[in-house]
Amino acid sequence: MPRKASARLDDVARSAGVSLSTASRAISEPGLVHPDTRERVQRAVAMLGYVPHGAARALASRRSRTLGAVVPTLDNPIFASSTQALQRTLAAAGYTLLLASHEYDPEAELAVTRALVERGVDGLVLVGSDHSPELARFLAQSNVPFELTWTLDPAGHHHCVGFSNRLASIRMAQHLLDLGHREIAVLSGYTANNDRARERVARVREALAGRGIPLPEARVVETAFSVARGRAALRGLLEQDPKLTAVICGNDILALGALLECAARGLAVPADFSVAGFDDIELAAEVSPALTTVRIPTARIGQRAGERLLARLAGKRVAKAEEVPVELMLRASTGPVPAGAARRGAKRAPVNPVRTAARKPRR
Amino acid sequence: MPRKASARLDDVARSAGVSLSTASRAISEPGLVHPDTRERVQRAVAMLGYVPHGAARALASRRSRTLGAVVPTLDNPIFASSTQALQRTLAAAGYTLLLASHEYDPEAELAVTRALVERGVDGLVLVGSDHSPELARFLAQSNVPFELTWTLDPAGHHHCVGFSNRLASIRMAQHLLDLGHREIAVLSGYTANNDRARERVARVREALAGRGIPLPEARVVETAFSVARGRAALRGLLEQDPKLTAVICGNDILALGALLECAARGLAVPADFSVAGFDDIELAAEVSPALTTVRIPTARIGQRAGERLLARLAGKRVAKAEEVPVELMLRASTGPVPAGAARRGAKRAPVNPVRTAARKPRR
DNA sequence: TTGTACGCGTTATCAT
DNA sequence: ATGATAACGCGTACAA
Repeated sequence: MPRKASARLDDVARSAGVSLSTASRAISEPGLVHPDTRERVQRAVAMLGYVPHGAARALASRRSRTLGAVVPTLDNPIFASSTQALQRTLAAAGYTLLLASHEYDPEAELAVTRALVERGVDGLVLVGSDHSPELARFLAQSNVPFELTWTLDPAGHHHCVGFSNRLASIRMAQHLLDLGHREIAVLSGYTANNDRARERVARVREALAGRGIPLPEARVVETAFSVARGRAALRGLLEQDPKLTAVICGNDILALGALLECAARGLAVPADFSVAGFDDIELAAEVSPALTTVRIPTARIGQRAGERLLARLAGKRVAKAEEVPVELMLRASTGPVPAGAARRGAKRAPVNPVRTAARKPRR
Repeated sequence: MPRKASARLDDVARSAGVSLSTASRAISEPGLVHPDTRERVQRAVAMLGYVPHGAARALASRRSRTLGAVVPTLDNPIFASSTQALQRTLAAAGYTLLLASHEYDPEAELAVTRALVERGVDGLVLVGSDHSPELARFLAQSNVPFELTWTLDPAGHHHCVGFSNRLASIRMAQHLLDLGHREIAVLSGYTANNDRARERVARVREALAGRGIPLPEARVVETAFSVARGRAALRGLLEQDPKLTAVICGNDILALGALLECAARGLAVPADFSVAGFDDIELAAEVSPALTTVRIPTARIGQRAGERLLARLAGKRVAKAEEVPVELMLRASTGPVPAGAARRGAKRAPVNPVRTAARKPRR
């Protein structure tokens, strides 16, 4: 259904008694026209209810003042949050956000990305560094500037903004190890087509290995993002492996599930069992003060991606990779080593809390 | 930064040895060209990596195959969920979503809506029926078809898709009253510029009044959407009003906070105290089986809004208002009336459970 | 500071 | 079934 025949720029020009180009300038480059003229044009705009025609504008100027974002899904709060921040950043700069999601389907990702490029986005925000070769090729040839988010792009090929899973994992691992934990499991989201989830597991394993603690596959469980699934997953782990004394969760929804399973088993956290996790939306942390989390600045990632893209469009230079800081949040006081799920004999824990600038003093 | 000089339609035409118009048709109306010709064009498209220029297309065809959505924020999971469903629906139909949020600021809402209309959206999805007169005027004159979501538009002026707060409230109230509760409070999100929150409170009050139970202002607390705030709010209510035996929460984040406060006070739910709520994302319900909720089909709302808009654009008729069904979820078994926060003497509850198709048999 | 005139890449109309 | 050509509404050299 075509838009109603509404006022066009030449209507404005006529009504203001100026030429088309003057009217155009008065709107897009007000500084270049005489104040009186500008005012007459503005009055005409208001009178006629003139709304610029974006397509015509884009066609003539070869830019759409539109940026595209391709996310896996908004149903994951971390993407909702970063997308919200991105949208806010763009709106403040007079840009509009074109949004697409692909629900972790690489083919869909290519299709929706192509759709955004067809719509003439001036730039693109993508998630992760895991993309199909076809998509990579398409991006390369279409020549649209883009930012990868939620990754630091291990290959170092592209502009990106993310945080260090390595650092976060090391901090969590160090904390748990310092508390005396040796039997540690991992609860992860599905890792297929999801480099973020994969990275988290890999880095946690690395961090543990760095301290001589192996993380066998049997102690890593992948599950869907939901409280109930998280809970069920920990239940399975504990049944198969009663020696466990701690679990590291890929995100806070799963961590919440883990907490519930502990509660159901009468395991006090962290006295009997420790739960740590990547904290995306501060939900699990709000529920339990006994949780150790690495807080991820979700909004910051979206905001910076937008700002960086806008800067690049304006011809400014930006660092190719940008790391946003994470915070280790220790809410539990350190105490004796937990007995673990089996409630067996404990060793004493070294009193050696993790030190970090972000640490909340709470003793 | 203008897009790189890439292949245009006349490149394709030349490469395929046909005219511009044939190339155009081969792409947008394949049925109208000879199969051989069509194939030659398609080959040329693939060879050159041709991507149609949306702006030019929109300019010439007067439609952008783009729909706009204006939401308060994606940080509220209900809007993330409905937006996700909307996006999925549109993508399947070859449409793209332009997204804007305004964070409950009416001026921002007008500005971003205007931006979307400038970008030439073929239709618009808005949230609620609470909009500034300026926005109403703008919508009327701009002549873009739109759907209001999360409301049934009490005034009946506009196309809308939502659910009945009245029905949901009556069900919750009836359930609590049948359990014997008489001292009931309400936990709500902020109601300023938010007709949905306001409606929920009003309808709950109405439903209670319908059974002779008043809901004084002092028993309604408005707070920000967060677990911690919900918890603090219930704490405040209980301290000021120890006779309370139940609370109805505007959404499940607040309900989760309420559950935590109950736990902290040693109040068993629902034995000592009942918590009911509007359940948007099934979070609180996942955490506690003791919760009574009215489950709202968030995704359905976004999906239907998209489908309705697409249908209207295709010239089909749709009902002006569409009500999506809610489900009353009873997870708690009925038992003796709770003693309330003050743990004072209880009366017997009538054994008269709410009947509803959606009821989960669990006795 | 303002106006003229051309072009942006496609669709749609009208012939053929 | 295909081709020529006129819009579509605006930005922007370039000229004045």
